[in-house]
Amino acid sequence: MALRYALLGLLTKGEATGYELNQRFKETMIHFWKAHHTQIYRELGKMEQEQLVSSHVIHQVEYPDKKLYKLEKQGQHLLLQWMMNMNVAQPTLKDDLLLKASLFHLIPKDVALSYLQKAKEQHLFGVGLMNEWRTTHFPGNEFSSADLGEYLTSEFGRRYMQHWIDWCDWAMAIIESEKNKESIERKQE
Amino acid sequence: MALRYALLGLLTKGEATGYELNQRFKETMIHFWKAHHTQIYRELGKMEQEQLVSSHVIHQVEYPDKKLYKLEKQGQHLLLQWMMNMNVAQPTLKDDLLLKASLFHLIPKDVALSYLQKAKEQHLFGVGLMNEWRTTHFPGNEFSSADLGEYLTSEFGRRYMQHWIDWCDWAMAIIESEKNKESIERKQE
DNA sequence: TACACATATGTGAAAATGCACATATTGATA
DNA sequence: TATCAATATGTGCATTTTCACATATGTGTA
Repeated sequence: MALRYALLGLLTKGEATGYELNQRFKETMIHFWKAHHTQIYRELGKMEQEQLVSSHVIHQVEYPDKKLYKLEKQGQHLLLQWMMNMNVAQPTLKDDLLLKASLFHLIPKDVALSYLQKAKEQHLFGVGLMNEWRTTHFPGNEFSSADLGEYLTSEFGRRYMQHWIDWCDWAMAIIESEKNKESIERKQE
Repeated sequence: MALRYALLGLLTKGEATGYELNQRFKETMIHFWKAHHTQIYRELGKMEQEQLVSSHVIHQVEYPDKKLYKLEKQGQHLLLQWMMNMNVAQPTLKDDLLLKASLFHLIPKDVALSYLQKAKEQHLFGVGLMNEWRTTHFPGNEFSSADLGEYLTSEFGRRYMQHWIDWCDWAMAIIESEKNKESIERKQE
């Protein structure tokens, strides 16, 4: 249900095609929302029927035609109503790696460690990308008033990844120390 | 698809009813997985058909009968296979509050601040609960080897909530300073 | 006395989501 | 020379997830 608010929200920054909206999703909303491109196209179609957005086709010679979507008054109204309604839906999260981590007692410690190492590297890479992104988009931590939200949530993403990295380090240290305990016990036998 | 691994994983700790599994979900997996109780019952039914788990009914006089589920060899095998397969699915996340936060430029700053204040309070409360839970389950940070996973992921949850609190503080400070800038601008006009 | 809550397990239907596939062209890489 | 990625928009189907509802009883609360 809230996917439409995400799309309407992106459209407040200007007209865009489904393809561009998908890209912006991946760029700026990846830390709190995921949507498959087929879902985005479908939702845009529905919203056009409900007259929340409108579109017109732009013919392209070298590439396929594209459909530029524009936020309509009704959509703007609906979005603002949602923003001003203080009800906040419960977040939903499914994290495969954390699920596996919760079951690390079932597998060899070295396998657990390699899961964590890999996760740490991915998040290290992510932090790097994010820092780059932020220095190009908000040089000197300056942002225009229309970018307030993006500024806040991109910092959330950066911190979230850093939190992951720190936790991976902590968890790997715990597992290493458990490994040591085991080898001491073996020696004493 | 991975819901079944979560359930199989919980069942490695002993037999349980669907009701209990739902409770354990809320207690220990809330920070990385959510499942509606109807989904849990349905998945258990499917897994029983596939002989991954088995059940027997326990008659109760004062309460409705309950069905105790037990992990079967095939289920154990499937779970371990999944644990040892290093493929990790992309996490999915939908966070209403962060979506709203990304659109804070659309609403008055005081409304934005009250969203953040509320979120901060909720996470403060959550950290408190988590600290209690951890001191009862892992007094002196001691844990049995079968609880390694739970020990690691509950710490993830604790840190995650702390990360939220810190971010809320940071974001509120940013918005306050933007408010001040505005009022200075108004005075200069 | 009425209502909510905990206990306990589900069904039917709708909505949301993901997967495989389809189309068409250019430019880059192996 | 062949394959892959980027551009651009979708359909059909299956799976996943949620929502409203149904059942039944004891206990605590307003």
